[in-house]
Amino acid sequence: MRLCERSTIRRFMTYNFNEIEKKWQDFWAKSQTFKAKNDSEKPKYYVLDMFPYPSGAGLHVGHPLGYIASDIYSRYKRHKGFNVLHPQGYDSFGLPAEQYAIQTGQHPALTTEENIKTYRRQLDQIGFSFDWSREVRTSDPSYYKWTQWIFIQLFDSWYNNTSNKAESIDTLISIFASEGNANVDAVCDDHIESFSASEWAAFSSEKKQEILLKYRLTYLAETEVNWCPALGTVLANDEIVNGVSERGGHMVVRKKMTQWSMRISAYAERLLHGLNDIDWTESLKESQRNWIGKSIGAQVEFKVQNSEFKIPVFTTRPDTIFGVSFMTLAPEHDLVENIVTDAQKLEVEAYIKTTAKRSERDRMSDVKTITGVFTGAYAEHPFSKEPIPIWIGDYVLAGYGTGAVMSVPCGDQRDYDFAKHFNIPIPNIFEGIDISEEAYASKDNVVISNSDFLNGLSYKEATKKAISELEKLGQGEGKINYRLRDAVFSRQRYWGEPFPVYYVDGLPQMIDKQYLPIRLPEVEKYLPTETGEPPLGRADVWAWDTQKGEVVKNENIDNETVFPLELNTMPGWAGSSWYFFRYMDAQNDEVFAGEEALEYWKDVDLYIGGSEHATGHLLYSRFWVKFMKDRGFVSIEEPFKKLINQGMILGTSALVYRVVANSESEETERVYTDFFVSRKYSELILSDSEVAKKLKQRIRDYYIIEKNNENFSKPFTIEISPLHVKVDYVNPSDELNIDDLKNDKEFGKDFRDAIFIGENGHVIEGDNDTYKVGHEVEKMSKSKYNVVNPDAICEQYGADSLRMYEMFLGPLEQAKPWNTAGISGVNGFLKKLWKLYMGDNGLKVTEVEPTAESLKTLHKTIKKVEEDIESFSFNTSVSTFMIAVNELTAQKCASKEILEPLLILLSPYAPHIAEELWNQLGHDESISTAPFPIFDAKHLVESTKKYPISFNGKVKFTLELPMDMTKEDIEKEVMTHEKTLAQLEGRTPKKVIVVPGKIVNIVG
RNA sequence: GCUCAAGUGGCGGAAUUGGUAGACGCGCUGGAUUCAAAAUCCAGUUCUUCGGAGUGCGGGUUCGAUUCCCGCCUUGAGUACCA
Repeated sequence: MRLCERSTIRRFMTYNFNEIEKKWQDFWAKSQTFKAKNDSEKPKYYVLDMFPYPSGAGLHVGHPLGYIASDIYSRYKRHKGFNVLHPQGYDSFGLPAEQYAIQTGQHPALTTEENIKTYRRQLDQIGFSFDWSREVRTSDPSYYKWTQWIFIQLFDSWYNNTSNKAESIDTLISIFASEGNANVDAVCDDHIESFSASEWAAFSSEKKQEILLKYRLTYLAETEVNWCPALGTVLANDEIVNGVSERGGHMVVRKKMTQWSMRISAYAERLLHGLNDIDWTESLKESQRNWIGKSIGAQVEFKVQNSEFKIPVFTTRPDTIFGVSFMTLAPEHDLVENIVTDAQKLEVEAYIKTTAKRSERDRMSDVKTITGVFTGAYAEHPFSKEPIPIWIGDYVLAGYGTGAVMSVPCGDQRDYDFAKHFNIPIPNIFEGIDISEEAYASKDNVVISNSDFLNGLSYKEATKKAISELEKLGQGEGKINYRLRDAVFSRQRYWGEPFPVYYVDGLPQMIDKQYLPIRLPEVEKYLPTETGEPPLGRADVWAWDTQKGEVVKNENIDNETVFPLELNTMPGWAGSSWYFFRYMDAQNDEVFAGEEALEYWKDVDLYIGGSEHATGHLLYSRFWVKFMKDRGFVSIEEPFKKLINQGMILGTSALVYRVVANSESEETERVYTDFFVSRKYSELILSDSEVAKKLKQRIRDYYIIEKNNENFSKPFTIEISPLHVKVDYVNPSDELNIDDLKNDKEFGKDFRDAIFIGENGHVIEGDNDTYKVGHEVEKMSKSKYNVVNPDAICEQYGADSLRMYEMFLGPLEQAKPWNTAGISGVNGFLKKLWKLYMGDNGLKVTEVEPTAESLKTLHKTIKKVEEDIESFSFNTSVSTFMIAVNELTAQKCASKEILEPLLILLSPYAPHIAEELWNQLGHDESISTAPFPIFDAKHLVESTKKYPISFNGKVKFTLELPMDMTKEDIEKEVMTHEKTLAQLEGRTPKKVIVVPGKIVNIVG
């Protein structure tokens, strides 16, 4: 079957990329070339991109970098005979659409839809081989139906430490019914009362629900959250950067609120352990390890003297227990008010007040200031029974460990500084170590002394011994602590997944699966209500009718059969934590993905995306997948086998140099003049040069004579103020298009009176001189005016050039600057390639036998390109192609045997031109599944080698010798050569190193 | 502070079981073609006092180091009173 009309040759005599690319994009769409089947004889391969949030600004050239890399890999795998799943979709719930809705009143669904259209058009024009039939959108009810379903499953589960997995809540209920909770080892809230089977049976239904909530994997609890007043919502820990919100940089405060939380802490150990089995970069794994923050140590209980109170502390150094000279509690610690003595009460209260006033941010940024106060109370050392003063200090965090520390000043720098500051003794328990200047925090070379039964032991031995002795006393045990906290899952926003939850007597109830999805209600405004409820509080139709099984008007709420619905929505990471499963079976209406599809595709073989998701999305996804495995919904433990972070593409900003006049009179005045100097002068005029003097005179003349501005008659100095201008107005030679700049809608008026002084020092009028801009490499962003739009690049150079150039810029994982000027290189390469196949009279390729030289070129290209793709070194492949085309052109190669396989090699990188030439060569079907050429080493065999002959390691000349020459013969040949004799000038070399096939080195 | 990356021409970068540093491309210079421009083609392009020197700096191992080892410096990213 002929799938595509062969092009009329005449039209394509020259490389017309716009026409070619449009043609093949249409062809791929029409023939569904990249549609993946869920059953196939071929082995599966799943390549995934982190799906984008469709923002209103559209794509810039930095966004598709990862998509191009994954597309090359996908196309390569198809050539290699794999059934490839390469889908794309949109993470379409999120703050920007909602903020826009708040400002304009436009429904976020509408703006999201529009933005997606732009994204789709931009993605299509780059020629990606996505299977769009599997597209997902997290904001689509048919998708979030299953996000809600997973939430219900989490609610219906608890974590059993004994079986080390999540189980249905029913198993917990039956344990309670048969034996109470005494023997249950679960990950749950602290301080759960213990009860027997008969007590459980006697509990009211409400009481049972309250207890179960403390065990569920998603639970409702009053927690201290990060509240962001400006955004009107809570934020997760990973959404806060340097104490302010990641989005917008707004202030964040601590606040107690009733919120849904995810018991991710149950999975801390498995999340940590699983990192060993996946192929991610070490730095990414390291971030996750730090975030999970496992510390091994002991929990130790200190009795408070003259009271029944006990202070539990967590320490990683139980071996230093005899070095304790004081204890420190966090100011927020519950015990503080109970133990403080009357004498110290006022001072302690005052201190707590001042620390509470300090925001989280102040406390974080101000690490140097040591503050604290003595409580007046003493604890008792578990072994020596000596009294230990109890202090409070804000260097101890309420949220970590137990909120209290046993302070060992000789072994911890913070304790040391605190002790020095308050004149607390610093006992030394390390043999032969000087602690007069600072604490000795290392665990190496430790010999414990002054420590009773621990004397003479190393860190390891002492730790073991101390724990076992504490256990004997009943005052401690070995313990592992994690930094990872449970994740808050409620957001006070509109544009997110609604919870499938209604409330009976204040207790949450799940809506039955058959009624999902629970769709977002309509609201008048997207702001919180006047009473501070989330935006869903504005909905009129937001109540659950348990009889009808539908959402009804709020006025029907009777708390008998109709109940209020949850007003919070889910956070951004809800939908992205499982989307990779949905792609496997995107249309399924019965389950989140069918069993067969899940079994076939299993996991993501290659995942490419940005490193900013290191501790958010990538951790939550792993958590959900482990949970889903525990409950038998999926069979995999880790979702992403191999992961690569693409580096950021930086923008090259364009700068113009405005001249600033500083008056030299007493009241220094800064005047931004209308003069702009070209790049060359931006540095020259800073010195007290002739140029500067001339320019000063010119400015003086202009303002005094033409503008009648007498201020410039006073003496002044000049300096330069760089100013960003849009890179669109700069050509590849850095020349500024002044007319376009002056006509710019946004800031053209700022330049209306501008006087530009060109590279040759002339005031620019017409084309008498050119103005060159300066550069700065920085993040690509709208505010820096350095955003390069891929639409313009595709228009001017074509998608194939864009794809190849993005790869050519440098290693995938490194950050690198974009410079549009460089694209002419790959564009020129594609033109040259085209000419290799097409001449003035049409197709040049013939059945002629290839030369040995051409075969060598082809096969070394096959080898290199294959190695490069396998190791994700796409940048070096592009050079390899350039070299191959340069060589084949020089060889005047026209042989189909060479040029046909070359197209397959190139097709993952430049699919449009490859398809077109493939078609011209007489193929009726797409190149996309043509088998990858097979490398044959026999074409690379050489008979001679040009030996570099070096003297003391420096190469002086080369000598061509047969490959099969022996070491002895090579030495003889080299040593008698006239150039060797000339180099030696009669000296006798000490030594001659001959490495056959590599090098000869003469020493002496 | 800690952790992880990375430092090579004017620029992006290439080369590591240790073996001709600067591939490929941009830019630049000169030339051809053209009425001219664009496009295309050809030649050159690390520095140099023409001896040499040279991969952030200082040492070391080696016949030989961008590559391995030790000690520094710089830049970037992440993280941070985590007991």
